[in-house]
Amino acid sequence: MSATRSTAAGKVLDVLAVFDREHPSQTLSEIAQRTGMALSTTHRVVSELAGWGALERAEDGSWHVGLRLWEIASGCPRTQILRDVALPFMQDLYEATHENIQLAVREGTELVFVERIAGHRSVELLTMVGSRFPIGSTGMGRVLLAHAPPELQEEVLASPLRAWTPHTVTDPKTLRAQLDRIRREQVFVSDRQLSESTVAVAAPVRTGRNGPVGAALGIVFTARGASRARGLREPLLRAAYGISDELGRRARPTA
Amino acid sequence: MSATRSTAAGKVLDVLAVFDREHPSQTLSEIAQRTGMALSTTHRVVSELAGWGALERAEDGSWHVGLRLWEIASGCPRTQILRDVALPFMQDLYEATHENIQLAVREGTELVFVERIAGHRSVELLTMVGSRFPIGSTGMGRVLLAHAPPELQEEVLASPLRAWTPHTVTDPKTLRAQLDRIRREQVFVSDRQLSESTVAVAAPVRTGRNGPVGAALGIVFTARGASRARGLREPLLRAAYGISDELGRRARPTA
DNA sequence: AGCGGGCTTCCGCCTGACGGAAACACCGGA
DNA sequence: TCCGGTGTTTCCGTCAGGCGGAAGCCCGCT
Repeated sequence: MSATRSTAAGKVLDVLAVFDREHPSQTLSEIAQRTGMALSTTHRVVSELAGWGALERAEDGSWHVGLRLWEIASGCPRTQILRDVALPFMQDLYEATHENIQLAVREGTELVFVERIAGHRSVELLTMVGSRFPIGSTGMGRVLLAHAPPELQEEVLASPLRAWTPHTVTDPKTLRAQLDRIRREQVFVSDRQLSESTVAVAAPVRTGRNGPVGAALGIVFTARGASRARGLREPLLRAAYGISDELGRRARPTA
Repeated sequence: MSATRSTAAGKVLDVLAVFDREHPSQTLSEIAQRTGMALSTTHRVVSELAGWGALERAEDGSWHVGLRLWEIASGCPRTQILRDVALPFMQDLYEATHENIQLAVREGTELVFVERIAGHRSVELLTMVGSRFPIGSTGMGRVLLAHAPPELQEEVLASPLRAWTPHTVTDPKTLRAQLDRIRREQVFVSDRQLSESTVAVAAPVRTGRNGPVGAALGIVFTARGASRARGLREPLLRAAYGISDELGRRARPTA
C-alpha cells in the first residue's frame, strides 16, 4: 500500500511510517498488510529493527516504536533547539494563565505541534505533541500561513477549507483579509474555528527580532472564557519576542 | 565502524545511529566515515532517508534528523503515555518549587530522561531530554536501580562506579545500604552526587499504586538550597503517587 | 587558471533480499 | 483432548537490487 520505492531502505521506512498517531501499536500481520509487503519480508525487517531498538515488542506480541529511535529522533534540531529555548517562556505563560500553551512549526501546508504545556486545570484538546493539522485549520496555523511564502498562501487559499465548526472561516476572501490583519497586528485571536468549545490566541516566533517566522506560539482556552483573549495578547507577544530574541542569539554563533 | 550486520536495513540504522547527542548535525563524509560505509553507499542511503523525511539538509549542506522521523518517534508509547500522564503533575510541582522537574525511565543499566520542566529561575543541568546516563550516577537512577531486578542490581554493584564529585558514593556496600533505604523510604535525596552544585530528590513512579516501578520523578536544585530537600519529599511523593494511580487507571482498560 | 576537498553520478559484478511454502505456537470451542 | 483457525517463525532457490570503484562535477581558495 505504501508508495516508497521498492528498495531495502524503503521497506524499513515503510514499516516505520505505519506507526502513525492512530496506530501506535500493531501486530506483525497488520504491518505486513499496511505496508503491502510479504509476511516473511515484514518479519525479517521488523526483527532487524527490533534488534537495533527502533521497534519494541509488547507483552501481547504487538509492536511499537522503541526507546532507541525516540532518543535519536529527540535530537532533531528543528524541535530540540526550539523546545529548549521556548520552554521557560511557555512555563511563565502557563503559570500566569493555567491554560494550554502550545508551540508549533510549519511543514509544507501542514502544522506540526512540537511542544505543549497543560495542567490539570487546562481544557482537553484534540491536538497533541507530534500531531499534524492542515495549516488553515488552526489559529496557530494561520499565523504561520500569514508569514509563509506567497505561493504557499495561494496554494492554501485555492483549495477548499474544511469547516470544523459553524464559525470556521472558509471564504478565501475573508481569510486573505485575516492574513493581512495577522501581519499587521502580530497576535491573532481564533474564535471557535477548530472546535465549538475553544478559543486560541497565537503569535509568530522568529529567529531573531526581525528574522524569518519559524514557529508559532499559542494559548488555548475554553470559549466561555473568550473575554480573556484581550488580556492575553500582551503576555503572549512578550513571550514570543523573548523566544525570538533568544533564538536569534543562539543562531548567530552557529551560523 | 558500526557493528550492525551488513544488511541494507542495517545500513539505514547505522546512519541514524550516527546522529547522537554529541553529533546532531553531520556532513556526508562524516557519516560515511563514522558508519564505515563507502561514500557512494552513504550517499544513496542518506538521499533515500532524506526523500522520506527521516533526514533533512541544512543550508550549509550538513545533515540532521528530520521532522518526519521525530513525528513518528514521538508516538513511542513508553515516553508518550508517561509524558501525557505525568505532565500536569510535573507542572504542579514546578509551580510550587520553580526548580527542574525531571522524569526518566530505565533502559538496561542506563537511565534515559523522558521529560523535563525548567523555567528561567531553575539551575542549569547537564542532563537533557533524550540523554542517557549510567544508572548508578544519578539520584533518579538509584531509585530505578533499587526497584530493578536483583541480577541487574548486582551487575551494577559489581562494576566500578564513577566518582563525579568528592561526595559521590562509589563503595558498593554503602550503595547497597542506600538501595535498601530507598525501598523503605520511597523518596531519596541525592546530595551533590553528580555535580558539586546540585541536589536531587527522587521518587519511583509505578503502574498503579502497587505495580512495577517504570519510571522515576525527580526535583533538582542548587546545593545551596539543600535544606529545601526535606520540605520537597512530601509534594514529590504525592505527585509520584498521582502519576502512578493515573497510569494504573489507563493500563487496566487496555490490558 | 589551476588545485583540492567534498559531493554526485554511473555501471557491472555478485551478494543478500525476496516471498512462497511449510512448520510451528497459541487459543477457543466442541 | 482433539481439532480448526489465526498469527508467527523458519527455510531456501531465484534473481533483483545493493555495492563501491572510478570518473565527473561543483565551489572555494590561492
